[in-house]
Amino acid sequence: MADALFPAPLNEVKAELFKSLGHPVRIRVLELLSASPTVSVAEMLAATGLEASHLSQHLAVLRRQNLVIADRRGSQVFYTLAQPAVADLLKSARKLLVDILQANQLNLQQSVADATSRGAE
Amino acid sequence: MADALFPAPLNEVKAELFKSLGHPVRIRVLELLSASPTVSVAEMLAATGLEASHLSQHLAVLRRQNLVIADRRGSQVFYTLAQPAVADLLKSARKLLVDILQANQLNLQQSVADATSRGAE
DNA sequence: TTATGGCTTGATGGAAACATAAAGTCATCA
DNA sequence: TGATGACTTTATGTTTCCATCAAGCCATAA
Repeated sequence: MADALFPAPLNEVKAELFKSLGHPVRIRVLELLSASPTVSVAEMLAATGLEASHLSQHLAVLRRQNLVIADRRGSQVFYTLAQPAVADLLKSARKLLVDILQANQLNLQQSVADATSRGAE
Repeated sequence: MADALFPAPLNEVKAELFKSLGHPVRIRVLELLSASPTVSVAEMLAATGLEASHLSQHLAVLRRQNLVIADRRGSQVFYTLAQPAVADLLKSARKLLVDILQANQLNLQQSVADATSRGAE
């Protein structure tokens, strides 16, 4: 498709990728798919408690970005991650969040220590 | 259950992180900071050609998310990545994009091959 | 003190994303 | 065949994001 043949500047492609990950429902779906390789829409509905059309909208976003693959078997639809690297990216994000949280806690402790050592304000 | 491993609140935090990366200008800034540890606003303006206020808005987003740190020295402001893991995340995203592009090209080739082998339509 | 340079913040109209509901598709069952 | 179940797509009002411009710091120079 034209998307693949005429890619936008790399920064925009990358931004689009991140944008497509910028919603809690879509993160949840990708986490489910990271935990078990194939998940049906019915299972996702059960796991998330969402309304079908709502979930489906978000699945469409992930499909358009080629992050997941849909496979219809009979009347059910099964999803898988299009690439293992999707799970790696989520893992990378998780690590970053941990690092940020730790740094913030250290900063907080440091601020308290500083304030204490020169008399609280 | 996946619930225990990936609690819902964390998904929202993660989504916020990705959302903050979902803009070409912010990606560009983070890549500049990945390439050289400290970059002044003046240098970013030169590198991007943006209007000062526009860049500043995006820097504010990155600061709020604790992805970058601002350090004022005299009248200039210097930025650094708040965590090395930010650069790792970008690298991870780059790899994913490459994988996706390669998969799409393979699919395209396969489609062409299939069509050819049964007579083009 | 006023002025200037370097950035940030606030305000605003327009574009994109979101949640919900209605309608549509496709496969299976009666 | 018609009906039902499992999803997806379309349509909608609402919220959020974005680019632009005006105004507001803060530090240095005059």
